[in-house]
Amino acid sequence: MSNLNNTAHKILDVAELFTQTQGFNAFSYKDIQTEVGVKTSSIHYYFPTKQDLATAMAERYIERFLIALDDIGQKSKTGLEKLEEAGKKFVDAANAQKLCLCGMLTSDALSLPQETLNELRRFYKESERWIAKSITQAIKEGGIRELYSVEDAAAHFLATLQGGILVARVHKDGSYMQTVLNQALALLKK
Amino acid sequence: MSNLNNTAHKILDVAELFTQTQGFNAFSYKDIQTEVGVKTSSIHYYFPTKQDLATAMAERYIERFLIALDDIGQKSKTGLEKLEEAGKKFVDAANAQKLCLCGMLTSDALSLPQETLNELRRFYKESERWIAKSITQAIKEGGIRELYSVEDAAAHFLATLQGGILVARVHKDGSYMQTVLNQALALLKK
DNA sequence: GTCTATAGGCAGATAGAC
DNA sequence: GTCTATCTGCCTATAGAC
Repeated sequence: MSNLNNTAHKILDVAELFTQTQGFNAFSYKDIQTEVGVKTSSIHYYFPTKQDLATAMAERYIERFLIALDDIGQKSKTGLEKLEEAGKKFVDAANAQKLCLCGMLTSDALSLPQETLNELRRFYKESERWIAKSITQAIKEGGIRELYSVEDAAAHFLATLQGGILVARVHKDGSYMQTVLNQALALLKK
Repeated sequence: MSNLNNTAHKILDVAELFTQTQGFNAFSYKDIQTEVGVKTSSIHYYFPTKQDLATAMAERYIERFLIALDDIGQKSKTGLEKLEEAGKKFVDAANAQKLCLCGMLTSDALSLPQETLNELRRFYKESERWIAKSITQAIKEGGIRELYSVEDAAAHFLATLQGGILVARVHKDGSYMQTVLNQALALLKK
């Protein structure tokens, strides 16, 4: 994403927020124009079609997301703490009334080109890989009980985060996402 | 929903399928016209605004969903079997490339009127209540281990189903939703 | 790179005949 | 209840001046 200039990044910032809060089909180039202060034709200059915009958004988001996971991997000590930290990202997003960008794009999958779908698959694959690694570490440390399949547990954990952040939007309980995360971790613990 | 005639039901059938597969903002009255064979103006006769359509869709879906849960409650024997049966509904939907209607509408929450949001809250509340009841039964039967909070476990279980069915759309593994369900049940078991 | 201007089509919605 | 006809506005996208 280093090949994008300031304006392009601003456009992506706004498009990302719109997508996470409203959905990919619920905002227009004109909505971006209003927020960024640049005309729709200029937006088309950077992202010729809305599908191009989707792919660029996903690419940048995933890049940043994986860096954030890397940071957690280096700073946190135990495997369990790593999972807690990653989960916290989803709690923060839920508190901001946002969905995971990739989760939201997944719900709009039929509007997206193959390129974007490939990015989404990459997101899930890499995220599950990171979670599985953290679970494995936690098992060795004795924080998490022995599991039949670490890969399945990782897939399950990610699904729970995506579902939790989704449901949190309309749930009455304001701490719903935190509750779901705590429960997910509790079930894994010894 | 007994106050709706045949045409209204056909419209809701199509709108429901579009919503579950594409999202609420990804189809138009004209798309419904094409499928049902009735003009858009007639659709407006039954559902004056698209928001009215959303509420009617949600109401009918929830009504049927709760009846399905009731059926499971009467037919299945153990609490664990009830959870398996309910989960199976989500596996079937995932195999049909569909999301839960309420899950999809939740992702489009900002496009919806308060009425529809109230319906979504009802859906989650009633579903969690049913799940909690089944978990409680399963604990008594010895199929599920003692839990700190059955309500939290129920919220977590539902979030997992919603997340699983969402991610399943783009996941490479075709049996992904079944894997997530199995894992959710495995973590609850003794 | 950003703008004005505009194309061409589709969106949700309504009026009024039958 | 269903239709034809139509409104108004917004949508994505492009051409071409600066």
